[in-house]
Amino acid sequence: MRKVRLADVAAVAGVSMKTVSNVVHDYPHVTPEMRRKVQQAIDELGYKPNLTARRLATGKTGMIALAIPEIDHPYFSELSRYIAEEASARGYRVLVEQTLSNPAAERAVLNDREAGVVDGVIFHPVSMNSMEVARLKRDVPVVLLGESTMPVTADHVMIDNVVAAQEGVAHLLAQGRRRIAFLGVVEGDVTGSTDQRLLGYQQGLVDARMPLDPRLILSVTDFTPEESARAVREALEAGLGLDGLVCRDDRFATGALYALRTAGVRVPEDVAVVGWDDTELGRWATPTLTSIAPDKRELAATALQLLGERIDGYQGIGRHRIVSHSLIVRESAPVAAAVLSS
Amino acid sequence: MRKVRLADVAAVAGVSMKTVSNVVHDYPHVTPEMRRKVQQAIDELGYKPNLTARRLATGKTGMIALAIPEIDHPYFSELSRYIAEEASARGYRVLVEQTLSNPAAERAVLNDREAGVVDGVIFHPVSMNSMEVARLKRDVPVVLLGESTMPVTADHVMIDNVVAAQEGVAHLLAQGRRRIAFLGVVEGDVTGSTDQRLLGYQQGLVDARMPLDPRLILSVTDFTPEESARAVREALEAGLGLDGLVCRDDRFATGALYALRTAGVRVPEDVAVVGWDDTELGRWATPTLTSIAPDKRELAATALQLLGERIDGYQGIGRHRIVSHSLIVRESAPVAAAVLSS
DNA sequence: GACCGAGCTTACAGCGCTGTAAAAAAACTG
DNA sequence: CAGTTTTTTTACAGCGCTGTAAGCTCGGTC
Repeated sequence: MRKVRLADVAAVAGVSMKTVSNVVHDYPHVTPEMRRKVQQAIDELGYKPNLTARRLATGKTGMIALAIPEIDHPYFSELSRYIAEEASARGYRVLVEQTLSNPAAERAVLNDREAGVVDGVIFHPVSMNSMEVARLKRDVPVVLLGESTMPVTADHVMIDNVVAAQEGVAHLLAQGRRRIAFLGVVEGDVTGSTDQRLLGYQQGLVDARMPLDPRLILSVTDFTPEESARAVREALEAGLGLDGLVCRDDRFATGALYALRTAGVRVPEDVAVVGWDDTELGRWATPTLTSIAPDKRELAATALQLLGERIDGYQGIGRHRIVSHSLIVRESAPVAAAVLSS
Repeated sequence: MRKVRLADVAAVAGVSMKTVSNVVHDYPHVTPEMRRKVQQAIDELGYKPNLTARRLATGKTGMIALAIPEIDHPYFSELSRYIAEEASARGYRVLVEQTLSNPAAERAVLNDREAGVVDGVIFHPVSMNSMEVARLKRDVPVVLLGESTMPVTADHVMIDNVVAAQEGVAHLLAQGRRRIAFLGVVEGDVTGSTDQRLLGYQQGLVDARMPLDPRLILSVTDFTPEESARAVREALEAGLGLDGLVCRDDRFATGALYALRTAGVRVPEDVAVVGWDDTELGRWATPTLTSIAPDKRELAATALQLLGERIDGYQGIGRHRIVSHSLIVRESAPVAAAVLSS
């Protein structure tokens, strides 16, 4: 069966190509009879519009790229889901670009060697700060996710990390925790994301007039649970007397829970743990994980809204949107009453 | 800055469009001097080839679709990662199509209303059996994943579910488990995937001359951990005396671990649990989850290999590839020695 | 009955690139 | 050096669709 073209349908229906096109697009000013005739020809020939040709003619691709470090990181996979749903609702398809935190791959996202692939990009950079983004960004509309500081040429969506971290600390303090650690500062993380969370952690302690002990800031070399488990194990061995832990993300929290369990430390009795991102990993951890939950759906919707406006021609300065977050309280750091009753 | 076209570069370099195209594509028969001149014009103008136009001219899109039920299901997100990496290595980009197990969405994957979007599709159907796939499949090359029975018009990649389930059962039997349950049969699951695993479970018991107790086959109404937790809770209340559990996937196993823990049942001492898919969820569960692990990387590579051949014109009958799997032993169902020593 | 305007339909020139076939240039040959 | 072969470059017709502007119909007006 050879490819059926618009022209073929037009020939069979005995009308012009444009009329067929009008029927395909449900253009209002077409007489019912025409529409019927054309529709019949379409069905008969099994005509399917060629999207590539349409794109070339219109200049719109109907696709957006989602560039994230890892598809299978729980936070990103959950976020991807909402982005995909939101995009689909707005008539866009999603091209997933996995950067693996590789600077070259991230640069390629912005500095694309080719045009006409996508109408816009939603990008969560890791190895690139906002200056670099601004420098490299070319013609494609871009919305940034994550905690980089605000660039001028692109829009940006994030949660208020400082406040969120403060709330996490306050939650632990309210349970009477006094030796609260932060896990973890990641070597080579230049996005400022961890910085803001760390800042919020410190601010939370300062707000409560608690001392800051630099030994309670745990460092890790990468983003894996294995590495976070190592860091926690070492902290326990160092005898820091920690009784609370705020984690940079749920993966770290997961590794921490593992390290605590294998060391015979009870959670939450001995150490209460707060994660970040509210992923499935934490929802089913043992104990279930209290976690700072960005509103992922709102995040996705906002990102698509801003990107849509850019695609539709908005040219203004980079906008900055804060979406809401909440603290989901579960077993690993319950409210005070629950701890007392345990 | 207006769009720079091939013709613009040609004009500046003082050569034909085709020569510029040849330079862009590193076509060998171009004199160094020409190449230099053209390259300079390209750099000067900041020319970027328009992919859409190229696609229209060549008929190839360089994109494949990956149609899966849920992006954020751990198994699918991990699989997506490997597919994305493998695709990228072969010069393809991946368009993710989330069907949400919706029959209409799944049908749309095959029965695409539009042509020229992707060169091929990797599709993991859930609500559709192979007959329907065969009936709906049109022009696009398709490789199926998952456990549906073999269709004739599309290729198919899976693991040997029956054998894998038998191995899971054998592993539990080797530890002296005698009341082994299967979790769970999903209502409305028509893919045969669960059927094969259930069959393997039964075969494993029969092989060991163990009785089959239908009450040990636990049913669930959907694919969530919540639902599996409910099923396990009811099974415990029914006093079936179960001491082993083979789960249809890690998510079910996760829900099961939760239900067992909250019921005060020890894992693995009282009940040993085997999951399926070897996802991150299980790697960090408490206790860590023994799981049947499909070789996801091999799965991805095989699927892309077959799809690539189809795209390159292979027209033969549907091929059927079995990729390897293994049993990853962790705490939830350790080897016998480990149980004895506990 | 000539004229008008609203509503429909059509012709056709692109969109930016590549494949083909043919021309031009270069490299050999005897 | 004319004749031949090989290499390099060119012109141009598509790929299949849409936007534009122009053309056609037809009921309504005066």
